Amino acid sequence: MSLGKYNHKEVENKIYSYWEKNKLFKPRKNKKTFSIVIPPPNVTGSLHMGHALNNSLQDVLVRFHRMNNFETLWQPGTDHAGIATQALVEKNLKEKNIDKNIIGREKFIKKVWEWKENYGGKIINQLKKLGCSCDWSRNAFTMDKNLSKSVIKVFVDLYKKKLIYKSKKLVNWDVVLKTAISDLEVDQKEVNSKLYYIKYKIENSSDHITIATTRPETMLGDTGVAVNPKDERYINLVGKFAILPIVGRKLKIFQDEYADPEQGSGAVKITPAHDFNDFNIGERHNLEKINIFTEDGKINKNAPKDFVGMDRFEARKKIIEKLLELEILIKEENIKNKVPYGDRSNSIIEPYLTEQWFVDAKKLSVNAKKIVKNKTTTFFPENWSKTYFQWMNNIEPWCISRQLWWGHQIPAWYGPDKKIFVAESEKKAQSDAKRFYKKKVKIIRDPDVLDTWFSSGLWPFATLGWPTSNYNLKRFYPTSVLVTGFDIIFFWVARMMMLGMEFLKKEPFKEIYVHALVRDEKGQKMSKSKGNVIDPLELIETYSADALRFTLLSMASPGRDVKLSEQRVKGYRNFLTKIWNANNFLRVNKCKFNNQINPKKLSLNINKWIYSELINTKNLAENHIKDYRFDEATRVIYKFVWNSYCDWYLELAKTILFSNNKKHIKEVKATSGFIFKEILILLHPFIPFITEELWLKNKLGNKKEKYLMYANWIKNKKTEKNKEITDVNQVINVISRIRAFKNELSVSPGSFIDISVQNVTKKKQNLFLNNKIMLQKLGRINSIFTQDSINESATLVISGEIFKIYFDKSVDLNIIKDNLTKKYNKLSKEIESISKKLDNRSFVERAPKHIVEQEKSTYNELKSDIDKINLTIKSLK
RNA sequence: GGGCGUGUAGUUCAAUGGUAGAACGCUACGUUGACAUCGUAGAGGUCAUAAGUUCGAUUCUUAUCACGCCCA
Repeated sequence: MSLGKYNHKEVENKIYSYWEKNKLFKPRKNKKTFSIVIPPPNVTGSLHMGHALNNSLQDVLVRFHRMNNFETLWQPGTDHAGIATQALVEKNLKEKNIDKNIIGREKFIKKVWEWKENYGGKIINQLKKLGCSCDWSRNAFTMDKNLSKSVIKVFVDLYKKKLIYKSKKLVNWDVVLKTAISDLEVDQKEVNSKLYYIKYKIENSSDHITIATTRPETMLGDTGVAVNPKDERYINLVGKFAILPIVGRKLKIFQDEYADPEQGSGAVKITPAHDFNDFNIGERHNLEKINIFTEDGKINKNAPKDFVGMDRFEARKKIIEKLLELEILIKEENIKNKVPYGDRSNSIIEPYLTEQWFVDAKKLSVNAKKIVKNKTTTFFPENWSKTYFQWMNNIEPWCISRQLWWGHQIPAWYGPDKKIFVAESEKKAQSDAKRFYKKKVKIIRDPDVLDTWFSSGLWPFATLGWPTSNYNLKRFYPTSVLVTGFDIIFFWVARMMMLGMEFLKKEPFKEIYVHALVRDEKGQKMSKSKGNVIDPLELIETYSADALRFTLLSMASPGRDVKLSEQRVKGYRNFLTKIWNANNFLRVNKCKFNNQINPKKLSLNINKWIYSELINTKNLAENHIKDYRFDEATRVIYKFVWNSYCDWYLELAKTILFSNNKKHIKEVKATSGFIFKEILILLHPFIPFITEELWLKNKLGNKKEKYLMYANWIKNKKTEKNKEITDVNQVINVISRIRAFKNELSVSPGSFIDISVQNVTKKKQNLFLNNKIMLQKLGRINSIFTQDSINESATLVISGEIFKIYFDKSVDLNIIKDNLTKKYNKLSKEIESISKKLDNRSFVERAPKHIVEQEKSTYNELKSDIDKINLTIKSLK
C-alpha cells in the first residue's frame, strides 16, 4: 500500500525520539573504535549554519562508522563561555533591577547556574533537530564537577612545572568588560584615523621636536621620545630632553631602530604603559612606565587634575583643544590604521599594565608541533598544517586569567605578604601556607577565573573522564578525528594539541578535518547586521533536516567556502520526495523488500545491471567518505538513486512487472526491493530520518535489530562486469537516441514509430530482438522490422550503424538533412583534430601507448559514423 | 609587509596532462497505473590574462590582474 505523502515534520520528530528512547546513540562494544568529540558550542548559543555544517559532517562520519561495526562514540557537550554567559545573565538581572555587585559573587554564580539549567539546553535540542546521534547520556559541560577537577589539576601541574606563572605585563584590556583578554580575542580593524603632529619643546632651547601620534591622549603617559639612529634630522637632539606639553615632564630623546624615518615626522613619543611596542622600547631604554588609565578607560590620578576621571575619548578631544590653544598642534593628517577591538564587547582594547597569569605556550608548543610534523596527526586539507605551524612558531605567552566571576576560579591563594600558594584545594593551600609561615595565617583566593579556552583545551580527555583512568579514556583516546572550522585552529585546536600532549603524552586526534565557513549565496559572511543570516532551523522547518544536511554535505568541497542558497535545499527536498515516491511504487507493486538476492543467480539483464551499478556506487561512496569527500559521495549516490534506479531501472522494470512472466516478475520484485533496501543503507548517514522511517515502515529490520541505524553497511564488494550489463547500457543508449531524434524532428514524443534493423550487424539485431519490449515501451516503437519497408523513412545513426525509422505522418526531409549536415560538420571537425594528432610523429612516438590506441579507436569510430552519415545525406538527395 | 586560498556554463560548484561534467536556473514538449516537489529532450563554456615546460596545458611552472581570508 502506498504511504501517501511525506510529512517530514511529523516523521523527523518521531524518528528521533525512537532512537533516543531506545538508547541507540550509546557506543556498542566492538573490536574497532571510532570516536569524535564535538566542538562544544557556547551554552548561550543557538544553532547557526556553521554549527549545522559542522555537525552534519560529524554525524555522517559517526553513523557511517556505526554501520560499519565500529564501537562508536560521539561525545557531546557545551562550554561555559565565560564572558558571553556572564554578560547575558548580568543583563537579565539588570532588567529586574538587580546589580551583580550588590548581590555578590556567590549569589550571582547561583543565578548563572539557574539560567544554565533553564535555558542552556537550547542548542542541544537544536542539534537533535538536525539529527545528531551524539551519546547524550554523556553530555558534558566545561563547568561540570569532573571537568572542573581536570581544570584545577592541569593548572596546578603546569604551575609546578613552571609552565604557568604570574607576571606584570601589558595585556589586552577590555575597558567595557573590565577584564584582560587573550590576543586572539582581539580583532584588528582598519579604520579612518587622524595623525596628529605635535611640537614638543626642547629643554633650555627655543628648538622643538615634532612627534606624530594617532592617540594624543596617551601623551599624558609619555616618558621618552625616540628617533631613528640613521635619521640625520635629529642627531643634534639626541641626549637632550623634550618637555611634555601640558604635563611638563622631561622626556629623554634617544635613538632606537623602532622609529621609522618615513612615518610621520620620524620622531615618536614613547608611552611604555599604553602600547606594546613602546613597552619593549621602554624596557630597552629603561623608561618609566606611567599608567594613566583606570580599569574602565578613564584618566587616573597620574595625570594632571584637569583630566582625571575623564573618559579616554573625551580626554582626546580635550587634549586636542588644549594643544590648539598652545599652538603646538601643527598638522592633522587623515590616515587609515588598524585599531584593536574586543571580539566580545566590540570596544577599543587598551594595552594595560596589570598582573596576570600566563601559560608558557612556547614550551608546550614543542611537542604539539612535533606530532603534526611527523604526521601522527594530519590535517585535511593538508594545507592547514601551514597555518598551524605559522602560529605555533610565533607563539606568545597565553594570558589565561580573566577578571570575571563566571568560570573556573584560579586555584591560587595569597598569604599576608602576597606569597602565592597554588593547590588543588583551599585545605591544601592552607596547609602549605601553614608549613611556610610556620603558623596558621589567613589566605585569600585569587578572585580571577580562567579563560574559557583553557578548559576547552582539555575537552578531548576531560570529557572522557581524565584524570581518572577508565574504560572510555582507554578506548576512545586519541579520538579518531576532529571536525572543526578553520577559524578556531589557534583558539582551540592548537590548545588541545598542546595540553593533550602535555598530560596524556598522546595526540588528542589522529586527523583534523577542517571545513570552511558557510556564507550566503553571494559569498558574504552571514551576519546579523547585514541581515543575510539564513536560519538553519527555518530551513529544517520548511524543507526538513535531511534536505538541509544533504545540501550542506554536497557543498562541502575541501578548501572552499560553502555558499548556501535556499534553492539547493529545495532541490534536495525534491530528492527526498523522489525516494519516498519510489518506495510507494514498490509497495503498490508488492515488491519484496526483505529478500536476500544472489547476484549470480539473477537471470534478467536489468537486474544484473542495477546490482552492479549499486556495488559500484557503494564502493565509490565508501571511498569518498573515507577521503572526507562528502561532496563526491553525495553526488554519486544522488546520481545512482535518481538516474540509474528511478529513471532507468524502475522504468525498464515496469515492462516486466506488467508482463505475464511470473518468474521474471518474481525476480524483479525481489531485486527492486533489495536494491531499495541497500539505497536506504547507503543514504542513511546523510539523510537519517527519511531512510529510517522507510526502513521501519517496510519492516526491514531483523529480530536482533529493528533500526536502520544499526544495519550493516558492509556487503558484497565485487563489481560485476559482463556482456549483459553492457547490453542494458546499449538499450539505454538506443532509447535516448530515438527520443532525441523525435525531438529534433519535432515529432511528438508520444507518437509511435517503426524501426528497421535490416542494415545493422547481427549483434545489434539481437540486442533489439532480445530487448524488444523495453525498447518498444520506452522508445515508443510499434514494430521492429528485420527488413526495410518501402515506406518513406528517416535515417538514424547509432554508434556507426544505420537504422531506418518510419513515422506515421510525413516528416520534413529538409530538417533531417539539416540535422545530419550539422552532425557531419561537427564530426569532421573532431576527426580533423584527431587525425592531426595521429599524423604528428612525435605524438605517436612519445605519447603513452594506451593514449595513442585510444585516439586511434575513437578515430575509427568517428570515421565509421561520418561515413554512414555521409551516405545517408547523399541518399536523401 | 608575511602567509594561505580562489578565479571553469546564467548561478553555485566538480573533474582532468589527451579540446570539460553535475545541480539549480533557462527553453521546448508532455507518451507515464510512484512522483508536476514529476517526465523527456535541448541550448549554454577560446576552463581570468600572458609567457614557459611538453608531442599535447583548463590541468604543471612563472608573472600579471581580480577577489577573499589569516597574521603582523
